Amino acid sequence: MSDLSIGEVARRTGVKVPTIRFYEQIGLLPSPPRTDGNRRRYGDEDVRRLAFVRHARELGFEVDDIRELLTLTAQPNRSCHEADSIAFRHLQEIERRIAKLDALRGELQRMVHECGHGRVCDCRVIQVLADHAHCAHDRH
Amino acid sequence: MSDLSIGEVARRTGVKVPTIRFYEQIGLLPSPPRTDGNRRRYGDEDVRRLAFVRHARELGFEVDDIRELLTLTAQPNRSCHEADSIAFRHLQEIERRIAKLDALRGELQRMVHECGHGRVCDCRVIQVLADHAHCAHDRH
DNA sequence: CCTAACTCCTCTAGCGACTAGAGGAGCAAA
DNA sequence: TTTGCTCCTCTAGTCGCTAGAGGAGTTAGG
Repeated sequence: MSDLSIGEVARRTGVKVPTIRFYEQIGLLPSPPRTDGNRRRYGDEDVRRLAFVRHARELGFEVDDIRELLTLTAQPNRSCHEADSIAFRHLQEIERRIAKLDALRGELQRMVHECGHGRVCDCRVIQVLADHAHCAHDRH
Repeated sequence: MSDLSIGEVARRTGVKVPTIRFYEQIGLLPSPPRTDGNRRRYGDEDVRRLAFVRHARELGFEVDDIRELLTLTAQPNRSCHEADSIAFRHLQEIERRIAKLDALRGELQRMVHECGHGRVCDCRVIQVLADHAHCAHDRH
């Protein structure tokens, strides 16, 4: 009920002003009431919702997931199975990304390490890029 | 010199046809000559260049980096210092991303693990998202 | 009351690296 | 000649914002 400007909400949540407007536009936040001068006025509930969104984004959830999680929080007596499975799916996705980046890191380390720092024509970095066969493993 | 269609090049390199056209548009590949019927005709050198681009993309290099690496390969007698530093910079970036994802994974694992699979109002997943204070560490 | 500085408003366009689709033309085999 | 494939160009969409134009409301000081 604290009647906050968009800038104040931004300060409290750490979400930038244009991002807040963007979230309203894509329906993550409700359109708040306006003042006579057409400025948005927010309340505490908006701040909580936005903090939820921000935190979920920080944890890497996609907007569609967040939308679903938000509708779930509005139905506190339902089973939390759906929330779990969203989070679990996301965890698996993160693990896939980590695995992929780990493989890349190995390849890059080898590349950089083996470089004799001579001329381009002898450069291991360039060689590996030019010929997939130099690669330790296939990402098919 | 083998006079290949764009589809054949796509098959040989594993890069999709629209992507090849896109790479031409952004200047990663030269505009090839055309047949009377206005179709692109590629040679072996194009295939090698495209394979280089593809491999670099697979390793996560950005297009701007690839552009630079390609100009370096055209000057084989220069020092490969620049190629090294591009690769090293990229390696560091990958390591940053891995570190961040590792932190996320920890948070998500905790979240999913601690969930009692009851009702939404008791759901650990929702609680953690709603209140940053439940989080193990701050991403400031 | 006037002005400067600040915040806010809407709207459009850009980022990166593609991908999808419309609408049409060339080409090869039956 | 018809079928079916490949190719052409062009535009717009993806995701989650971010930047900027151009204008209006608000506030503090003189």
